[in-house]
Amino acid sequence: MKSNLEARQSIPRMEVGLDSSIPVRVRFAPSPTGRMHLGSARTALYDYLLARRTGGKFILRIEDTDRKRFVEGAEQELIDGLRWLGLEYDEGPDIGGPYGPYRQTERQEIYRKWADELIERGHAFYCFCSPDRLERVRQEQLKNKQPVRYDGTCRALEPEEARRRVRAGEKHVIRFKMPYEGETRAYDVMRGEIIWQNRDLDDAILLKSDGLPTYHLAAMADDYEMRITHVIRGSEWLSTFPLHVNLIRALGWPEPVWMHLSVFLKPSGKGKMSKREAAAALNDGYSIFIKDLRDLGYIPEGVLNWIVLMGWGVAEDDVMTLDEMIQRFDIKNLNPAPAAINFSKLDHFNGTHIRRLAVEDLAGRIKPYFERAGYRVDEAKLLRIVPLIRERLVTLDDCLPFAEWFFKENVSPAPEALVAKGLTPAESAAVARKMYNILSALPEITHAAAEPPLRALVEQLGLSPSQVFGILRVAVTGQTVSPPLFESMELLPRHTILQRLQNAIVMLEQM
RNA sequence: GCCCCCAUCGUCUAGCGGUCUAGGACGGAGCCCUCUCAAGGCUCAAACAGGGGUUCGAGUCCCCUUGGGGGCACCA
Repeated sequence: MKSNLEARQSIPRMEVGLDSSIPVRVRFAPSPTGRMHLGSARTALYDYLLARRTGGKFILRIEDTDRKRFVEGAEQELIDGLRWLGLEYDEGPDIGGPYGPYRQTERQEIYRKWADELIERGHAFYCFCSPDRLERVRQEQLKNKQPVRYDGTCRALEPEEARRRVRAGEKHVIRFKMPYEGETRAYDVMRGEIIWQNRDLDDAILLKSDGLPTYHLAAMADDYEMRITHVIRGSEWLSTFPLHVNLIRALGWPEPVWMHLSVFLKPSGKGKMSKREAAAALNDGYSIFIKDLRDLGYIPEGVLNWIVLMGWGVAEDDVMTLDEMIQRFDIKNLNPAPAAINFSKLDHFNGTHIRRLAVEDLAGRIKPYFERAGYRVDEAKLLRIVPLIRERLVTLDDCLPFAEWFFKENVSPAPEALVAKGLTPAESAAVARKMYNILSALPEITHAAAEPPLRALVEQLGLSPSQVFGILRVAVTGQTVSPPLFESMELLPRHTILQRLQNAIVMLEQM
């Protein structure tokens, strides 16, 4: 038996057609059984990048052959997620294309045809074993510490007899006839050649008793029919990889270029992402689901930059737009090792991309937050607020705590917050009164007009700027944390500022 | 249990036999700036899992061990 080493050396590194002058056809093929999460988004992103980089086509195909696990609305969430991320596909169930339909349940004749073809060629067989019997065999094998595999009962049937039973209406499935001897070699661009001993492989079911295909048949047949050139999928498919290449070779189809992406691990790096872990993330204000991320105030630019780097390394300059990713993407740089999810890095990229947004753009994105909070938003004012809060936002919904007070009729500061550090309430009130006198003497409270005299006051009182301005900040904004004070006050009517300061003085005097 | 994949700072990674006293980013620590919070600038701590080979030379190639992950469905 040959070792992996010899085998690897005996096969030259395959030419995989990654030259950007060769347009690829890639597909993102999710099943509508759950929510769109980080893993699926990254796969779709890499598909998209490869397609755009090579001038090829990015296709969305819905793998809905599992009727039992079908989830209503899942397909829409998938589509919404792709659109939100900006991963526009060229062919898909809702937009059509030359190789449609793009939903597997609408392509059943195709699978039936190929399953028959496989039987015809002797690469598949009818199987009449009941789930019950299969389960008993499984238990027996487990008990005897034997590999768990189909025991070949129906594979031994005479083809004529099997055909007769099928015609008689007996319930059956179609299984792939995996070679008993020899080995199967397949090539993954990221991982190199992988070798399996055929005796370790199973006779997988290709067509279920309900007449629908399993993934193995459906995906391979569709990839062939849709002229897919590169298959990017999760590493959970590595174990059925030999089945897939054997199936393709049995039918004489051209083999696509394969790459199996690693899975995401939970933030600690210890163990895979689980339901429990997903719930924990949500508890911390994060999520592994694309739609949640959107609802949480993350922007596509940030999310994309974050996930593109989980499994793809760049030496420097890791802040990128989608277009820049297309320019720089190269599957040669993909990393096969599992990656731990790091949410603080998501925050970083999100904040960074928010800061890079043009004022009008950011204004348009945060406007709905104020409207949903019940405020009437003046466009011109919002445009002036944005530069003040832009570098403070990690997520879009941070705009509320920073700028909500701009839209409020009145603010209601906590009395204790009005008291400057190191001063008594009475002393603070006195300082506030002095500020009132200065500001009320100004015809207009602008940054330029207000700051010099107030600084002079700070100087004259022998206090620190933060003590004095702190009182003013809380009085005017109602909060201890706010955008820059003087710039902010410019956006408020003079009488509003004076009124709020007056209210603060009263509150301080009553303490 | 069986098959397969993976392995550089806490995390994401650069590295494709000598240029590595191992580079970047997030996070952390400190300093600067400063009206709060941020942003920004500077500095610091932090890694080649272990053991064998191959080679003049190994983070880089091979093997083993260990550790992590995936799969073993009429699910995808």
